[in-house]
Amino acid sequence: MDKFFALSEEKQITIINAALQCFGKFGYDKASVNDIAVTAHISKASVFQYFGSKKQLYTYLLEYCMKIIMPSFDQTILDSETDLFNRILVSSKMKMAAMKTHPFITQFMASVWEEASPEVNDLLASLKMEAGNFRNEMVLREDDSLKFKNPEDAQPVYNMLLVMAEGYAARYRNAAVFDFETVMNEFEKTISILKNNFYKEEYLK
Amino acid sequence: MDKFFALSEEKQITIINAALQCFGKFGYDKASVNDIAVTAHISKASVFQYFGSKKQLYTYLLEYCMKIIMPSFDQTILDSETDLFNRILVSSKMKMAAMKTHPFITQFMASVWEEASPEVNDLLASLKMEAGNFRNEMVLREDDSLKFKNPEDAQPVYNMLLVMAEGYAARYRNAAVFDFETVMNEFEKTISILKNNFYKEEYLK
DNA sequence: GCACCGATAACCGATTCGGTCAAGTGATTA
DNA sequence: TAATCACTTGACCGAATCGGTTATCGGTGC
Repeated sequence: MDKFFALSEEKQITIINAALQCFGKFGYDKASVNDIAVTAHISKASVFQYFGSKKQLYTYLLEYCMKIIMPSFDQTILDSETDLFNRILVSSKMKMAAMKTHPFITQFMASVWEEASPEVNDLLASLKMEAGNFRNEMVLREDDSLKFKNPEDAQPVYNMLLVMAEGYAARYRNAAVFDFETVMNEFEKTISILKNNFYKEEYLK
Repeated sequence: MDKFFALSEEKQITIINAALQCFGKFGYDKASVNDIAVTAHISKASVFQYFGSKKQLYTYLLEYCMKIIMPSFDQTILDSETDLFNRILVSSKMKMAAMKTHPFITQFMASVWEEASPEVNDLLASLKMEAGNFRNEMVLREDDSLKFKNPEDAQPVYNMLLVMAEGYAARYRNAAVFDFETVMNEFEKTISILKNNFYKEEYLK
């Protein structure tokens, strides 16, 4: 592994992204070391030189992603947002920012979730345990619904936004180019439209 | 191929679904004939017995899906719906109904779109041509926006629903079980909530 | 008992798999 | 310039798997 860290940061990232991309697209078994080497524009031998084995590479990628993802969700900022729509917006912005700087992590982590290869079961078993906690990154709070004209609309609207988030993610998962600014602006506009139509007058502006 | 059609319909469907599933998950190159045989609980030799070659099987699946999908979108019913939300609902119901009876076609056709294997380029080149027409299955019409309190909200709300549709599709694409009724009910409720909050009073009820 | 038939175990050559190793390259040192 | 060093990789390994073929096996009808 020290061989790998001796590389320039640019080359490291190229290789990491290639690996994330291949594992993300094909899964552990079907992604070959050769696929990764070709995508990264290096030789297959180098991959083994840097990481020792396919499994060690996969293990490193898991750690790498965790190290990137976990701090990018700033729970304290999230908690301090008192308004539901702002909270969703801030959460989305954090997620988008992470996707922008690390474009292949999203599809890789999604594939990890469906990974069924027995060769990496030991790695994923413990990891999937911890995941339960992470789901509750954001919740609908009691007093959120009070701002709605029909308080019972709060939950459905919240669910709607979650589904939309998945829709955006799916739409741009495999896109070659991805204009984050435009998407974020569109989402921001959508949020404000919802707010205007669902909130009581007194909570607008 | 006549060997295949001599099978019981049940067995035919099992094999077709296994093949759709594997090609859908892995793509043409990475899906092996053995994968398909194991999934279908038959021997690899039988697959060749029935379809001749891997490519012929893929070709048959393409034709099969086309024959299923095309008639299931009843454009005339869609055109006769004058209300935007009803049109979306009807369209979604048609899509859901197709997914219910042919659960693996969705992910297979999605994978066909991203298929890059040179071995089937000739098949897909012509097919991707025809696709342009099919996109325009439903549009926002001029007079739809007039029912909105703020007519300029119509386009964003429409876009929102399209994103949501993708979100639902992504969420249940790889799900083992999928309760269509529940999802459809949830979506129907969401639609009605949006209608209630965005339409002018006179268009409600 | 024998002919027929659908299914598959065993097999084919070719390719690809994860992984190794030694030769090649270019910069550093002396 | 000669020797050394760190790094990259083409060529290679045995094993597995690839798409595809064939010979055998267990029914079934006669």
